[in-house]
Amino acid sequence: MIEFKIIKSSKKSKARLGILKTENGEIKTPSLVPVATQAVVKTLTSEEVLETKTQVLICNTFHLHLRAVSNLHKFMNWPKPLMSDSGGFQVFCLGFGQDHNVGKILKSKGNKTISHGQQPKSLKITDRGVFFKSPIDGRQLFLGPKESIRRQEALGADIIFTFDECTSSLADKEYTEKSLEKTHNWAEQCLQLKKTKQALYGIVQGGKYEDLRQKSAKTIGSMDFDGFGIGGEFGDDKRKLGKTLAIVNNELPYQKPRHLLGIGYPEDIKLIVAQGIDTFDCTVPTHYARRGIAFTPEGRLNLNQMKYSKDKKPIDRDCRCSVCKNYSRNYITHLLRAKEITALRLLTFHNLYYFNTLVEKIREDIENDKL
RNA sequence: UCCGGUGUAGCUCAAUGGUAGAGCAAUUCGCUGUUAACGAAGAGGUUGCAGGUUCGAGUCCUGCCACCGGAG
Repeated sequence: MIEFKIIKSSKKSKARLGILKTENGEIKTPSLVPVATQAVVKTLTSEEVLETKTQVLICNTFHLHLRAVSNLHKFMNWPKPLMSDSGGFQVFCLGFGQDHNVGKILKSKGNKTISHGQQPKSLKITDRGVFFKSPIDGRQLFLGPKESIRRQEALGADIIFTFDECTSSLADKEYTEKSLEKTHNWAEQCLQLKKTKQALYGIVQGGKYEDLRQKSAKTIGSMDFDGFGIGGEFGDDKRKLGKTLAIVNNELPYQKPRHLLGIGYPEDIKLIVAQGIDTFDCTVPTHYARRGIAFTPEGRLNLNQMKYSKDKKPIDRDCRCSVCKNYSRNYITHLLRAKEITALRLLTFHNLYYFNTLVEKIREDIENDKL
């Protein structure tokens, strides 16, 4: 059960300022949703995550399915709102994504394409669902709309998602179109199957094809979901992302919350908010932290680099997080070079705080008619 | 002083007398609903020094130097 209130709609853009109420508290939107795939923000405790201004986390049904986890809030000691992703992204990243060694956003041109009828090497996609091979023990494991919803009900997140197929950026139009029919069909089934009061978001797909995006948004948008996820790839440049979101959001019911799945870098956030996105999850702050990258107003700092080993400044002079207050760049560089895991903890903490502060400023910008 | 051993990339070590390699480190790059404290690439050499044997020497021979161990 959620309630979404739009407090203010921008006159300068399609941005909205809102409050998303759940049984576990409110989310001021727009909001970042940090990723806690395995019921943990990697390297941090839930108490530490609370200190990063994080309002809500997203866990993953596929990974937690493997571990037979349930009752997430209690399990991970997270008192605030939670989302759970359906496992649909794993259909891509453990399938064609792995086969072709590509992310969901295509960087290089001239690759092979995926056409209708093709199957990934290590999983099988059928009309009923997907056969996976467990990365833990190789055991075969099936996830379809029913299995995903049942698992997500057991996990008990406040907001859950329909089981979808996130298509590869290499998928051709026919493949994407057929996949979309399946995703729509699964969405309908998820809606029928859900028995709990959890909010269910339907996921819009369609890849880089604008007509398919519009069709998907119309279809999913007309179903009785509590909110909407927008998934898949959006082409390889930011203008395309903005345009796709414009097309999709134009079709979705205005009053319901919209979640953009798996975007973005700091430079993406203003753009997606200006297109009317209310929440968005992204691994970037936490993932890059574990690669030694700190985000700052000047851009990304690669603290692995020797040049920071004598730099006594904090990561970001203007950041008020406890890492920037107490530690210097050269300390973190030292920890990274010494392979001390605390480096990853400090960077994860800072990056989350930094991203959340960035989004907080964006909310203020909407409030003050600057965005 | 004598005897023995070892000297090859920054480090640890490979290389039947036939184009000197690997791992780690260092450097640079990549990462957008996390199989990810990951992955990729380039760079790095007068093989301790000086001679000799040989078509050809990291490898065999001689001398020297350095380090390690043992004896005194």
